[in-house]
Amino acid sequence: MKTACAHCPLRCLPQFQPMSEADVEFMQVLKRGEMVVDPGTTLFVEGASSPQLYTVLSGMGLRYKTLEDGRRQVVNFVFPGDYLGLQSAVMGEMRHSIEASTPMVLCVFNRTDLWEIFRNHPERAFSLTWLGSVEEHFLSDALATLGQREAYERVAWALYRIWSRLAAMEMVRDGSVPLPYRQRDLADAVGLSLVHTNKTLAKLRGAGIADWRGGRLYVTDPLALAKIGALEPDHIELRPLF
Amino acid sequence: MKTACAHCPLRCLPQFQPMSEADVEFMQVLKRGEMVVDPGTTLFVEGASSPQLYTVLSGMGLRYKTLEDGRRQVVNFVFPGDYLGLQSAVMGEMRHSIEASTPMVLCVFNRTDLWEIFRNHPERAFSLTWLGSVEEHFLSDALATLGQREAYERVAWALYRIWSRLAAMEMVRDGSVPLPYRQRDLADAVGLSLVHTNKTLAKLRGAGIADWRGGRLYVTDPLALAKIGALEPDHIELRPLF
DNA sequence: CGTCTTATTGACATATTTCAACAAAGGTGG
DNA sequence: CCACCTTTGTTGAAATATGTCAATAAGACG
Repeated sequence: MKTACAHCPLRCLPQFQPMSEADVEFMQVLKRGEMVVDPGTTLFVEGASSPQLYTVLSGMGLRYKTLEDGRRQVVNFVFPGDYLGLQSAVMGEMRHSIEASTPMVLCVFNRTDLWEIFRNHPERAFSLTWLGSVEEHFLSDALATLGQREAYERVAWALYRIWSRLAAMEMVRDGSVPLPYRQRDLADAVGLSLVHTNKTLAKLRGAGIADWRGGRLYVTDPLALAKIGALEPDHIELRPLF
Repeated sequence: MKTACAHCPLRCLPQFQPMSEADVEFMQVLKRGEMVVDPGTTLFVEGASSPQLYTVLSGMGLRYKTLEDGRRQVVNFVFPGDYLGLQSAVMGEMRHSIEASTPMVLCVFNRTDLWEIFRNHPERAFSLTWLGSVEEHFLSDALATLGQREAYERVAWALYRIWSRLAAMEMVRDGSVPLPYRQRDLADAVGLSLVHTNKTLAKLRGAGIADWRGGRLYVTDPLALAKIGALEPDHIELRPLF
């Protein structure tokens, strides 16, 4: 095991709730190991159950659903600190797939320990429920964006969410954050065709607001981006890491 | 208090997980009362916190988000057996509003009892997390529908979800279920204009598949509807009532 | 250097929206 | 019970945002 929970690089970030020493120790006990995967690896398959849960230590990925005819909906982007597989642990199977877009390092937990958590660590259990609620909130936000807003707003919304999420992780360098996805991924996330997504990105670039190229997202005018894209003011909510 | 949990008309439905006598009793203890509301009543407001949680005994409603400029996304339809306000209880505030479309009867619970549940009734706490996961699953399904599918499929999807949900509640009479909403509500749910929603409904009616009029939804060809609308096979998942 | 994937751009096709007018249903007061 | 008014549903025509097709450019990679 490479990273001890006590030295977890994520926990100290302002985005995450502080944890007591006892909590850290408990987490350490539950952590079964660390897993490193290559880009393209599928971590969860829609419809399948998994004996493991993961927390993302580093790297990025995608959650998505596939339709019978091959169309794909990207449900969310996966970033460090995300908790993967809770749905499977609670409901018995995943309702979407998760795949790595970059090399990823994951902390591994056992699904069967979930019961132990609910039985003996109610505060941790509450945190997990919280994480579920956060995801639920995100999804309803996404739904409102796809359902009610036009292309320009949708793309701005997605870029802004990504930007502020990664900014909270202190990943901004020289006005840009890493964004190692393809335009196809963004298109499938906002429900637009690839071509139209590309043209909309060009429009944002032309307006001097945001520029995504070379695997990095440069946001030159964050306020303008927020104005166009934000559905609701950015709650920088303290989220539980676990 | 009118309805004792022991005689709850919902609990016996095949859709819900069986509960032990002890569980029923515990639920009864937590139930603070019953609330009856008129159509149009707003039960939760986006952004606000609420000291109460509800379970729907009867009646129907809507969950929705409002955008700055008045556009509205209907996030889900609310049916008997639904649990309302969990988000508020867990995250501190609701991220969408909920309003009654018909007269409704609600079982009232106290938000503060949530802690008690997590501390002393881990199985109930697990159930709540489950409910959150079910909602999350529904939302990602909705997202995929709005993001990837065209009008005809979207409307069929929505009608089919409603149909099978109400069918599980044993609310089918003469091939129809009550559907006391306006076309505007459906339009805002599937992300289409009112006019286009209307024309799409006419198309389904013309095809002899489904007919929504007079506050009732007649599904003449459920298999065809499922084929057009269903994203995934219908898991008639046993859900916890509480 | 070739080959594969990904990004970019223009022209055209079309699903969906918007506008507008009318019809039907439901509620209210006389 | 009728006349009136408001809300909700229905339909056609025109406007437009977005999708599709197709060709080229630009990177990535062995």
